Amino acid sequence: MALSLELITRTARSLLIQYGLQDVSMRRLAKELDVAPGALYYHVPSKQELLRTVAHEILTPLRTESGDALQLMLRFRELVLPLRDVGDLLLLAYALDASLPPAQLLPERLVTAGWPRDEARDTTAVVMRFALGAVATEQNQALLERPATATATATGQAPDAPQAMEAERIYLHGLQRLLIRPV
Amino acid sequence: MALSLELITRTARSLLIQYGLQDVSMRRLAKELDVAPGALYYHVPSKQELLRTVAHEILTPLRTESGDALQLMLRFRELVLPLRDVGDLLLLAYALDASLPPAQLLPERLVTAGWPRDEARDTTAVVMRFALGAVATEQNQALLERPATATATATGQAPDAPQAMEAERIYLHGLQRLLIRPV
DNA sequence: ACCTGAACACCGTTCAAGT
DNA sequence: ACCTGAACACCGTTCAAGT
Repeated sequence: MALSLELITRTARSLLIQYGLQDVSMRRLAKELDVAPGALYYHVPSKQELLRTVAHEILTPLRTESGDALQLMLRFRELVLPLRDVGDLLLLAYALDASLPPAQLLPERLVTAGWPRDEARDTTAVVMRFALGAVATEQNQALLERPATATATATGQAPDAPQAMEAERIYLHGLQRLLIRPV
Repeated sequence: MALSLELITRTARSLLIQYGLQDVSMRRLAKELDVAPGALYYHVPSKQELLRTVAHEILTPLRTESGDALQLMLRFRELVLPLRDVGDLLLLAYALDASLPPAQLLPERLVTAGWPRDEARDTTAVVMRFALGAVATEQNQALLERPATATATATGQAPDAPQAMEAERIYLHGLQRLLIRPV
């Protein structure tokens, strides 16, 4: 009872953060909310639409980010990386609408930095594709290396330094190459 | 009867080409082969492993490609794009091993073109992430725009020109930016 | 208006038992 | 060695019927 769109998306989001995308099912969500699975469909048209909404919400903090294009994209990675296996979801959400938060803001930042409008638009598309591919790759690798660590990272601090650092270096390298203003 | 690893992967691949990744399930595969679902697991350890093998096979034609890095990556897109919604699969296959056919060959091509070894290695990682992100985005968009066209494209020729051309332009643009040798 | 119960048409994987 | 039958533990979605 007391079900609502807002409650559903909030619960979906917390499931996503705690257990990863693979554990976000409509039935699991319904169980969490103590409700029959069908009840969700009174408030939400489909799972895909629900996840698109959640993806949007997760990325909204970027809208208040004030740095330049590079800083924006670094913040994007930081925001998304902790959400295990959410990369595929973002790929889908971006395909659904290309104005997903970082993409929405990039062109103006580039124009501010002196880019021509057309170049800024194309570069945004390129950078987004790279960033989504990079994050998805990185998350998939993390998921496949330590397969079922389940819940808490009880390993204290500084857990998976080597690959994460390598991945960060590659990410930064790609961004720098793409965000250098062409002559 | 007469089941084998080779027959299974071949059938999986033909299902993938005909109906897309969403229609490749172990049960569907078993039905196609006139066999109980469990029988597949005598030859294959898991669905994930099966799909990784299929992804590898699809990309092996690239190994005999003789062009430079840019031509190699253009061929990659051509090869993969007709297989609807296979982008996510490739992202996973690449995460499982980073020597997936185009990645395997890129470093030497770059070195041949005068790149330093270290730069070539990093650039390969960057280009792969971009290409995988780009293809996945493009396929997701195609899948979401005309949702259930099902089987044959009965629309004759020259079907979806506008977005496909835009996507190709962005892909090329990104590659050119990444494959220019830095000073 | 909002929700339940029950169904429909599926999944991946395991495993005793058969041949 | 290779496969079947049957089960386990799930899916997303729909929809009559209840309140």
